[in-house]
Amino acid sequence: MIADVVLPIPVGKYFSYTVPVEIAPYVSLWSRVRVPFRQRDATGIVTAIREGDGTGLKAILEPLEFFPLVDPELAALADWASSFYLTPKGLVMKYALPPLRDIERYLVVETTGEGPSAAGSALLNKTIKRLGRLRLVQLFRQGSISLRDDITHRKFTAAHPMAGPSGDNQTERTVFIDSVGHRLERYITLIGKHIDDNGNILFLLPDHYAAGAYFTEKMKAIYGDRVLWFSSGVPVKQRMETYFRARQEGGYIILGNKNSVFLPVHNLSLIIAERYDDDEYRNEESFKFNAIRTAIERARSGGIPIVLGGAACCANIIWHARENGIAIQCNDWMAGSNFTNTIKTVGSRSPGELLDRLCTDIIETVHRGDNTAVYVPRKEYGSYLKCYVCRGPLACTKCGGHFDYDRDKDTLHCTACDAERPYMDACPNCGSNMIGFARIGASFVYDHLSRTAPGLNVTLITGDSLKEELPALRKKGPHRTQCLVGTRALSKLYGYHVDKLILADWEELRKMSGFRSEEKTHQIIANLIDALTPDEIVCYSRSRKSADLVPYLKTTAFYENELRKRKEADFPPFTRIFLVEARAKTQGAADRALAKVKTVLSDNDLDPFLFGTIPHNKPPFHSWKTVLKGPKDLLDSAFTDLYNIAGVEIEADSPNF
DNA sequence: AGCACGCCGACT
DNA sequence: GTCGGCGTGCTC
Repeated sequence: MIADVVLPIPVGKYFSYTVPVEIAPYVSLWSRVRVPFRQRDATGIVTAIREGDGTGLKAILEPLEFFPLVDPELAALADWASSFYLTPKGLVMKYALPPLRDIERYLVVETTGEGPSAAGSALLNKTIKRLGRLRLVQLFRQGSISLRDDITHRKFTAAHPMAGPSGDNQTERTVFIDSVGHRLERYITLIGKHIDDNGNILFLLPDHYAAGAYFTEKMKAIYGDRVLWFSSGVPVKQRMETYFRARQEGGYIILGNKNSVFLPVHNLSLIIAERYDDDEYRNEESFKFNAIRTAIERARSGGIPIVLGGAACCANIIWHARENGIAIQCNDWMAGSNFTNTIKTVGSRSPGELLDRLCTDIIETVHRGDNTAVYVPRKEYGSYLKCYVCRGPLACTKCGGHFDYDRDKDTLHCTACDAERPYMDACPNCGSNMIGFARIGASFVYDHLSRTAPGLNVTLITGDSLKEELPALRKKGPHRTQCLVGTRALSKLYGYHVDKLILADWEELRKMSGFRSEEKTHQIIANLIDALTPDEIVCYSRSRKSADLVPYLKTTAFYENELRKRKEADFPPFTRIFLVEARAKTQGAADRALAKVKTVLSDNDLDPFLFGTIPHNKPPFHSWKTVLKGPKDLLDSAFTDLYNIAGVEIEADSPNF
């Protein structure tokens, strides 16, 4: 007997091993096995079992599982994900399954038979050491021992995955675009319906600490200890409790972020995905997938109701929903809100003027006793310094590159040649002191405010500072007048009401590169408004003629327009984009890897789908990204060959290129 | 990925 | 004259 095994390595093929007769009964499809690989052992997953004598093959060393932990539903989802995201199955499985040692750490062995050893229980790991794993697996299969987990105290047996209580699945398959208050109401109604039938609800959230904390609090207030978390943000024991309960019990709300889309859930009767447009649902490490797209597939293949909730639209998902018979409910919540009538735009001639007007406004607002949040598209201090006499960026005297300002060292730093010189209030070329930042960043606004109005209670919110600031913001409560300055991380402050939302230089968002820049602009603005529920919005513009914010607030019209443009240009979702990256430590090696990629693409007649090749050199590596545009199965035939080139990785549906 | 084999620079 | 850098190839 031969078993085909996939390993957690970025290689597109499987490896075959012979299966010794004594372990054959315990090796099944999708079970984990220990195999010799090179000089060492590796954990692999059996993806096929077939007949044959297997001369020249190595043998499987031992079965690792008492029964396969992967049920057919999870297996099918992993298969789908592997081919949809062009990731080797071994890497998908490594991501989808909890490490065996996390599971076994909490298992105890119980003797059930009348055998020679007296009834009792012992930690699984110790018993494995004493008797050997194979022996235990044999005893388990013949019924002499059983396993129990030490957290829920339930028997650990092969779960019987079942579809949840069949409700009115069709009407509950919805993309629901509305404010957070309405989404919460909707979620609660749905959860109530399913939980009463002992169904489990999988509730996907973009993170654990912000959106996660908000919804945990809301859910716990109603359902108490029926609320579980499964994600990398919680301690192992808590995560494993969720794992053990989810696979056997019912009536739980299982909250988690992107990895929980692969969690085996007994009686799964509803999937909710909050802020389905959030970038955090995209995994960027090794297995590059989108948890929302994967959740849609899980719901589709299992006939499970799914509700995708958010404040903004996402063209890709909207289109997908239409194709799959998922309803879209968008009531244009922003267009009808109070603040729409109060949107005010203040133009300026320079970043300096913008900053002055902005600060004056903030100080007045805070003194009036109103909460304010200032959104700035960039987090850095300011992106480059400009001389208004030379009419261009401050130029490096050595190489002519752009100078930017290093806040910590108080120096000018050349972005091209790394030269540094002490900061002076003058242009190095013409000596004029008419210099300033060509763009402003959140830190710059924050520092400027702290300096000009020392008494003001200002907090800087960026992706880095959010986690630290959150507890303090919660504690202070809504009564303390505050001013927040921050980047898009501000949109994570669910339920933090501000009276005035200031958008500083928001038009900068529209200059983002990539075909999704308009959509991202809409999403950032919508999510800011969703979290901060402003009564009033003021836009500060860097130029005199400023763009109109309103089209970004009319959600339905926005996505219809966006879809129309995408179709005309033949861009996603009407086609797929694949990035084939060839990476190496030296330029020469990267070039050679690229040449191999091109050969494989050419051999598979993919040249007509080539969109271009772009260099992507981030310091320790040199890399080339080859972009292909085409149907969803475009790379199926080239997949294995591409992954057999060292340093090659494929990313499907990349939102930025 | 991770590890071994293989060919070009600074050391006792 | 060697040690060791990383580029290349291969893993049942």
